[in-house]
Amino acid sequence: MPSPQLLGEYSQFFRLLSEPARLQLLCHLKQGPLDVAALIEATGFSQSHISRQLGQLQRAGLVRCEREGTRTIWQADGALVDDLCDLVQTRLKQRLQAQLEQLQVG
Amino acid sequence: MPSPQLLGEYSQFFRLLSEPARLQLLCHLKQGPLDVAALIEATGFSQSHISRQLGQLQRAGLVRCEREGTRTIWQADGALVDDLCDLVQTRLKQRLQAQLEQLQVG
DNA sequence: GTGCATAATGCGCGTATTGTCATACAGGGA
DNA sequence: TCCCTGTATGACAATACGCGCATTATGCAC
Repeated sequence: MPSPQLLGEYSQFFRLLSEPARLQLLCHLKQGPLDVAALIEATGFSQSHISRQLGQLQRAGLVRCEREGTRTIWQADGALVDDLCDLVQTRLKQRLQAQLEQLQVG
Repeated sequence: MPSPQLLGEYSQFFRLLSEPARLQLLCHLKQGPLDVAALIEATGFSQSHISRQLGQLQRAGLVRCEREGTRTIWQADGALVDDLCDLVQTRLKQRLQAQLEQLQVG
């Protein structure tokens, strides 16, 4: 059994990934560094919303930024999210496969 | 870029794990099958709370149950959560390590 | 200094979620 | 049958969070 603190850390981490907007931002940044304007263009979210979500991701160390004049260039930091998503995708596939087989048997 | 639907699936999955109570239940069930009374004993949560959280985990296929008379025996279904937590733990360690080094350098 | 761009933050509203109380439901024994 | 135990669910208050609008801070050019 992990300690309560560790469980808390895990849950905070997973909560960050529980928001489609944040996942989407992460996926775009995975392709390469972008500034906020480009993220607005890519996602359609408001400027303030994007800024806040990036702030949360930054505090967790999932993205980092670098100022270039008035612009802020953001980029993903590490491949963890990809690994997590791969695991979940594998799981979803298994689950659907199982449901499919059950339908064919029943 | 994953499709919006896939992002939605991912985020739903991560949201399940973003609640310490649910993670805790999963960790207890990892040790072996338990009934609700045992989970109340182990966690101190209310009966209705536990029942709801288990329901959510069940719909996602993370736990399954089996009735034995009036009791319901629950057990974890698959090792996915362990893998996810391992990844996050590795990440947390790296992050703390990096912060530590930065303190020593600065 | 002013003015213009970009990004971050205060505030508020609406929605979603947690957690509890009370109730309903299912199964076994007298 | 009625009662008792164990579990699931409806209703509700409290809270957390997403999201946008308006404002403020920051940096560059003049």
